[in-house]
Amino acid sequence: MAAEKKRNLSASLEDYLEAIFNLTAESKTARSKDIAKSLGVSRASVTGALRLLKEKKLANYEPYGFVTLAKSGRAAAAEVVKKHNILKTFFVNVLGIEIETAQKAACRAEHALGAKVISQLLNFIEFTAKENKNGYDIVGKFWKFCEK
Amino acid sequence: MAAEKKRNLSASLEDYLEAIFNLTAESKTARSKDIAKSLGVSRASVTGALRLLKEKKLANYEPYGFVTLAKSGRAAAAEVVKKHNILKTFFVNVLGIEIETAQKAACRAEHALGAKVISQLLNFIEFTAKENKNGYDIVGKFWKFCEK
DNA sequence: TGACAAAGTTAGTCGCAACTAACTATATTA
DNA sequence: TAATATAGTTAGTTGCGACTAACTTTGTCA
Repeated sequence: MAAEKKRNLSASLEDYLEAIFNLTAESKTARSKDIAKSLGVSRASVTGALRLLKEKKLANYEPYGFVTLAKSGRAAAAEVVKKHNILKTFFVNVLGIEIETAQKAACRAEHALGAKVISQLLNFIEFTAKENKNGYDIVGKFWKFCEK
Repeated sequence: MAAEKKRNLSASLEDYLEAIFNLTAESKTARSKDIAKSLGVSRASVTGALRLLKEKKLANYEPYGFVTLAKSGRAAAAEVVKKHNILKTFFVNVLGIEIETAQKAACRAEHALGAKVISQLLNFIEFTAKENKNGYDIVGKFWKFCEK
């Protein structure tokens, strides 16, 4: 294999990457204070995490300076965000879980589930859509089934 | 509400409860050494965990003595085992994940997912079985869909 | 029954990820 | 431009959950 890409990122650091990714997408600059707020964590904790992310070459960061994601950090963050979205979509659109509950569950599970499970979940979502187009509404039937 | 039942057990302690539960079911006695082996952890770590479980009244334990689960510990363990089994079944029987991969994923996700998501997964498993009985093989169609 | 192996515990260490309190740098504005 | 508010950092602490090394208890068998 040319480049070994197995990162061993803690759930916590994945959360920081995800937060930076989302804040950057929203407002172009991820300020430390906003990261703290979005994760419900102290400013000091953010500083510590940023130093770690810099060490691991995942984020570009200088004290009192900008925070941006490095290339590998962006890739890792995108991976987490993708997992999050697939999980949330599956929970809401297939299982019929309430949005807030699904959001929280996705946040926790995104660190626990590997690529294979996630890709099968995505396949399943697409499968139900296709079946629906073909006139077989799996999700609708399932929800009806649950009412009993 | 008569009795508040929200336990805040760490993922780690849930793992210990689960291991004790399973070992007890298999061999009637859960020895410290076996707990260590089944979790891939040192004997010293097990001792520490057992002291915590005792403190929380989840396990009956005296140094150099037997380990059994207390009533509340047994309930908590059964909960975790149930989550584990539902997840594994869903991964294998619906998503078509390999058993070993599913096993590991279930181990990690069981601590992350709440009761609502788990119960909907169980419903979904039952739903596919019922549909299959009615002549509509959702899982078979899904697996075929994945081959493309 | 006494020696030895196996099981279990204790003590001490480490890394992670959070916290608070106090300090420093930056930005705003009067 | 100097005062002040805001943002960010540093230092030090805590709790958890793992580890190793060394010790104690228990059980076995010659």
